Amino acid sequence: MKPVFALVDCNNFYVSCERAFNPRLAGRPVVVLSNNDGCIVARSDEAKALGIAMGVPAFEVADILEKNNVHILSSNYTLYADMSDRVMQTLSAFTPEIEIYSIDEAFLNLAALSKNPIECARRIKATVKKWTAMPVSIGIAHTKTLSKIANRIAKKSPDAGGVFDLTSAGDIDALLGTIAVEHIWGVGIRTAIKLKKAKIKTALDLKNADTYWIRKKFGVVGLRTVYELRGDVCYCLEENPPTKRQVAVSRSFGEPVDDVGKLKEAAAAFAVRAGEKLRQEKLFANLISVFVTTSPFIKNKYFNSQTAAFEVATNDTTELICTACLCVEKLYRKGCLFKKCGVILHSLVSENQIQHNLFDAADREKSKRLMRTVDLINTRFEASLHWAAEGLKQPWQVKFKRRSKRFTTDWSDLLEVA
DNA sequence: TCTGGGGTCCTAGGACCC
DNA sequence: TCTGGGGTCCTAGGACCC
Repeated sequence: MKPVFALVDCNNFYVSCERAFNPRLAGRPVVVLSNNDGCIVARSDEAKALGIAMGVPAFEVADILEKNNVHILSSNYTLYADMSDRVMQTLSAFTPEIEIYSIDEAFLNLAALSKNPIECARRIKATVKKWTAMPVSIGIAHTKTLSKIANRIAKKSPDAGGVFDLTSAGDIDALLGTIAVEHIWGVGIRTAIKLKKAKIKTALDLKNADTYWIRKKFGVVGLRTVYELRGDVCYCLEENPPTKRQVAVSRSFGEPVDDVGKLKEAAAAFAVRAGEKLRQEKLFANLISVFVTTSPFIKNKYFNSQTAAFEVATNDTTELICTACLCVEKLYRKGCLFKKCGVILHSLVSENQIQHNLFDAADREKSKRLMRTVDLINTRFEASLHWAAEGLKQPWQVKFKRRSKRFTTDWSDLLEVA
């Protein structure tokens, strides 16, 4: 049976999360900002209509925001993650054939669920709205790439009502002719420029392109996109997420850092968080990379990274901190104003894949018990245990000046209705 | 003045082996 | 003096995604 992919995509996800708990935001232009209130990462339809682009620095559009009385919010990831869980759980109630693709998107296979996918999708859309207050759009097609396009049509076309089915659409080619190449899933800015130079401007052009030429110029990835546009499945539904290949924690600083001690504290704090993620996934790292960078927008920018190997793969926070700090010592450069730092753990393995060392001096059992206890306390009492290496005063901490409350994950932030 | 974060996959090229 | 060919593994960098 041919798969029938339904791509469910939350509309303006971060903004919709905020609106779910603040009805006064309905109908108003709203934007959500990235860390340190730097860039615009989500916009309501009203904000999009003002010409505010995705990803632009907030200061560049400051006057538009001001003039139009746009409601500006810092991002509130705790709230968004919890809302995402609720949406995904609702979708899972319809079918086990679901792939959670990102915080605000999921692919479903409707083939076995219903003979009438569009009616089914409308039911899903209504249920998600009712149970979670989240507006979604749904695109249906026989490949993932086409379902992305169907979703785009569902969002843009006023008479679609938020649901569009390409499998029952009459003239698919006519529709593909209206989609610019840069709006195809898998075609980024660089590929789009190259394609346009070759007079390939729409999804229809790409569908009919010469596969030999595509393979040569854009590799197998480009080729897959062409086949998917033709309706041949290259990307299946991935119901079980593959194990992570890397874990990264990086932040731009709220204030620039010029002191090696402070830089180490930041790296230590990121190593702590990376260790938590690693243990959540029950993984161990063979390698750690640390990078530091000044602002990329200044004249004498400086970027550097260091990679170190562990003797035995580890997820022990103490060990991660020590190695991260050694890396920072090698990376630090006097006189630089550092703006960002990050810790990346890679070459990850599960416990039974660890290559042990005959002369290993570490007490791995003790470390395991300690980490388990720390994690337990921090889950139970919300991050109450810290490592001294993280420092007490953290001037580099990310700043969120306009953050909404943790409505769904903190008792003291519970919404009150008067 | 102010510019996010966390991932994946693919490819080319070097090191190394027989 | 003249110095092959085929394979694997690893890594860095590019491109893309949300």
